[in-house]
Amino acid sequence: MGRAPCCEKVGLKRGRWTAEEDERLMKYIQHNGEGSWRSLPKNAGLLRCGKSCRLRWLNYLRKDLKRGNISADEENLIIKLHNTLGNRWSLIAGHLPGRTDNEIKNYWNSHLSRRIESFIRRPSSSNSQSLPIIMDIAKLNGDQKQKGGRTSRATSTKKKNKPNILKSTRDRKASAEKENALAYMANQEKNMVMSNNNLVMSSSIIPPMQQNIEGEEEMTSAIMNMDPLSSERESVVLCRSEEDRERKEEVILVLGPIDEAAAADMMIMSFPSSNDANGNIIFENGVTSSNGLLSCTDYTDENGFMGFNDERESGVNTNIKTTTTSGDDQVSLSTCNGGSSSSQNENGEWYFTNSTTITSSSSSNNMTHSSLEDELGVCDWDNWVGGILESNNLLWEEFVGDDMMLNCWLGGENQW
DNA sequence: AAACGATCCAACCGCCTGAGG
DNA sequence: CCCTCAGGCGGTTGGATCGTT
Repeated sequence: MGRAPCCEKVGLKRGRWTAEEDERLMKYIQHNGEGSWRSLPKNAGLLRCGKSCRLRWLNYLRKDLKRGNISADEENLIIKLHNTLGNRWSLIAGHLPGRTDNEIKNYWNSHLSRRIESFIRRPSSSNSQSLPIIMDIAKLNGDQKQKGGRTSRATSTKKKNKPNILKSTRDRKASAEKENALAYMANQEKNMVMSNNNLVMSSSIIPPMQQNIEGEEEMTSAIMNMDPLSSERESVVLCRSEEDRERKEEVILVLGPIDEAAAADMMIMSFPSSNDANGNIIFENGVTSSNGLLSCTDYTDENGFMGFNDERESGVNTNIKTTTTSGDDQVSLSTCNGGSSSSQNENGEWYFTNSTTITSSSSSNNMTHSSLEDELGVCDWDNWVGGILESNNLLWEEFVGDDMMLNCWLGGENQW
């Protein structure tokens, strides 16, 4: 039997709060303070559930709430924090004075998740094919004429061809059929060269265009350039879970078009892929660059083991080349050299540190970073950050600098 | 102007945790 | 140790909004 409800709900009002209710609640809390939510409605003369009163106060009536749109700085911070903390909205909100967890959650779901997920997408199918694929990502992502419907407030004055991913269950269902059709079209047109984004994909394991009608985050586009220096290696594998790891032969890091905001970013990913005979973790790495095009490779070699015991001082060395292009023209060639090593603190927690150098042929903006970590494993946003491995659960390593990001994570338990 | 339908946000819901008896 | 309760959290959704046709 479930818990009793927090209050007797019969006869209680629901839905939007009126100005009069707001005033009653505010006056009551001003005189009596917060807390005792269960008894508050009765004492304040409100026909509301205590929980509802609490929510209304915390999310709307509090004096210290910040009004207005999320600023660019706040947005950047949300993205960075989400990378580190995941969907722990209250924790994220704690870093943004005046913003509520609900507000941030909504903002993430309606604005940011799409931007982020348009950057990294993965296919649903295990089938592979070796045909080069050239396709029009812009078309896939809704560059066609919109058939009615409201344009996002946030994006109405910005780019409109964002993919519909990570929506609510309801919204996903509503658009699954449409996206499925688009994916089918893409499959039919895979050998066409389209304008705008002339994305040339060549890989031995480009997956077919398939769409899951259930509307999970699915691939509607794919791009993969194998690093010619790593032709014998597997393609980049995005391991978000044990399941992905098991499927790594088929899971490819898929990168879609990137909007203006994301175009400033370069993302480097490093993640554990498998164990060697000694149980050491083999890391794989990938680089995604921006401007709509990128190339990726993974790298593991005899040094690419992350040890947890005596191997702690070994590390991961990466040499990743990424080509960034804009439109038809190649504009830069970057080389990323990275290293990673681990250590243990007195509590037995594992710390990981990283260093990476990005060298770009297109500018003198060569950057070198080395890792830093605070006691919480939370980012110093201007530097590399080491994450903490706890109980074989989750590791996040993250760097967000001027234009780079590195994420490193382990999946669920019992992987190692 | 009306209809459509995508989008968004306030509010709700269920679950979890910790405190206290 | 068990139960109840309050508070808190993250996921979900109802319905208002508003751009497009």
